[in-house]
Amino acid sequence: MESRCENCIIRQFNSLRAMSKEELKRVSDSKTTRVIKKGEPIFKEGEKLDGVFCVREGVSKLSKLSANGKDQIVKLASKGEVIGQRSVVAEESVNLSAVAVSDMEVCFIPKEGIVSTLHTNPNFTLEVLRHMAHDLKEADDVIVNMSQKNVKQRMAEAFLYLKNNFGEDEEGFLRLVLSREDISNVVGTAIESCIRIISEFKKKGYLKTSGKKIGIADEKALNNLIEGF
Amino acid sequence: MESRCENCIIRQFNSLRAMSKEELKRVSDSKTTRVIKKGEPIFKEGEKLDGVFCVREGVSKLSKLSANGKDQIVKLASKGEVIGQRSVVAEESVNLSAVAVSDMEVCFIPKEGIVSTLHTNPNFTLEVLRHMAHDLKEADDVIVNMSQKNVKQRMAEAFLYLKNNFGEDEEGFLRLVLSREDISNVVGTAIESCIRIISEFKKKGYLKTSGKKIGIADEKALNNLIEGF
DNA sequence: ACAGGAATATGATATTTATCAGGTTTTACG
DNA sequence: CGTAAAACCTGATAAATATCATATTCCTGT
Repeated sequence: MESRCENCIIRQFNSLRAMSKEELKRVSDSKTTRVIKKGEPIFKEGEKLDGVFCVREGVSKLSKLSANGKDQIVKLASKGEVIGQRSVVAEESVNLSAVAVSDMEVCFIPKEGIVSTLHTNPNFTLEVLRHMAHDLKEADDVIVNMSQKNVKQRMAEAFLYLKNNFGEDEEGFLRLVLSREDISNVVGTAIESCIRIISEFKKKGYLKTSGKKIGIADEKALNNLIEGF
Repeated sequence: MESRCENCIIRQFNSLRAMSKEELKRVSDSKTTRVIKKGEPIFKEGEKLDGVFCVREGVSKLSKLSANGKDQIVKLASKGEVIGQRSVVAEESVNLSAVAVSDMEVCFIPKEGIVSTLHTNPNFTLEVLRHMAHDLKEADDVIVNMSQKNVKQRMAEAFLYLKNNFGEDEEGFLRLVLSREDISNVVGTAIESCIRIISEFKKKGYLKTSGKKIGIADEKALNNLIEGF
């Protein structure tokens, strides 16, 4: 592994930036880099993790399987995010599965370096805490959306979320391409309903599509829909 | 305020137990105790908090108002829990409103004592972090339940949750008495649907009622329902 | 290039859930 | 104690959503 954490820009986006030089060196010496192909799992619900994964490239879905066989996507993690943190911090098995939704490159950081720094460097611990506080707020928002918005509104939100977090290509299509099934698992609805609503939005001129690619054609209309107009 | 944090048993249940004697003394000197009557607010969504609230007695609902005027209850906090922590840690305004659902006694702890300890005592910070990690896991579970279980299943879960977290009285009724409206706001459904399902569960012998009080009569049946049988 | 499978799409229908409209019971309080 | 308001309940209906069935299109591996 030639690349060192000390030189990794990704680090600026996550809690690792609060580590001291020495701590970072230790982490860098122990880390390993892995390439994960689209569709491959990083870890599965219920496993014990020996460390965390820092996303260098690509996007992972974090989801939870339910009794009826569907899985709900709780979060999409991309460049700069650290996944598996909650599990390592709480010393519990992971509550979510992580699967790559695009080709990925991640660094695996064994938990020892993380845990010892948590015990000794309050700046680092506080930084991790702040990130978790942010995640918790987002989770609260998702709960409220799930229970108070209808499927169309949640679909509209999902597309705006994808635009704001993963961007668009030159032609105005969402950069992150998800299958209809993944979209329905984000929104929490049946695949057929998801597809139907995409068709409807297309007819109304809110969206455009090209194969699997989806683009936002009328952001204002989507926003109005979310607000209930 | 005669009572001191150092002697408060409540402390054992939350992150304050990781504070040193001196830190705890500072907190105790700056804290104030407040009595909050059922129905009264502790804080409202969007406010800036100058500290956290440690629950000594009673239960508070943490909820978020949505565009359509309903509010979704995200969490019920009781004895020993610290509320407002997320906001203080992230240095953001609170994302939830807190209202007492029973008469309460809470200690208000100004944030200065908390924040300075967060910066200097990694054990305390880690303890807070662990609590937040736990809350985040619970929030993830709620998201999955919301999106994958139907209203009846969520109702059944809510009653079991109330039993497990707040207990039953001598006659087997749930100790925490919530209005039908509060129950519907926990479950994320219309009041009428909530009431209808309570009636149905009563007819089927899953629940018993006495005025506003609700008791679980057939826990196994409720569990089966949740599992989808 | 093409066969086969997966993903996408759409219609018909069933089920779930919300909404509206009216009741009854309980509670708060002058 | 009595009255008004709030909370609770029930029925009828409408709306939202899931499910089932069946095309169609797209992609993958040989």
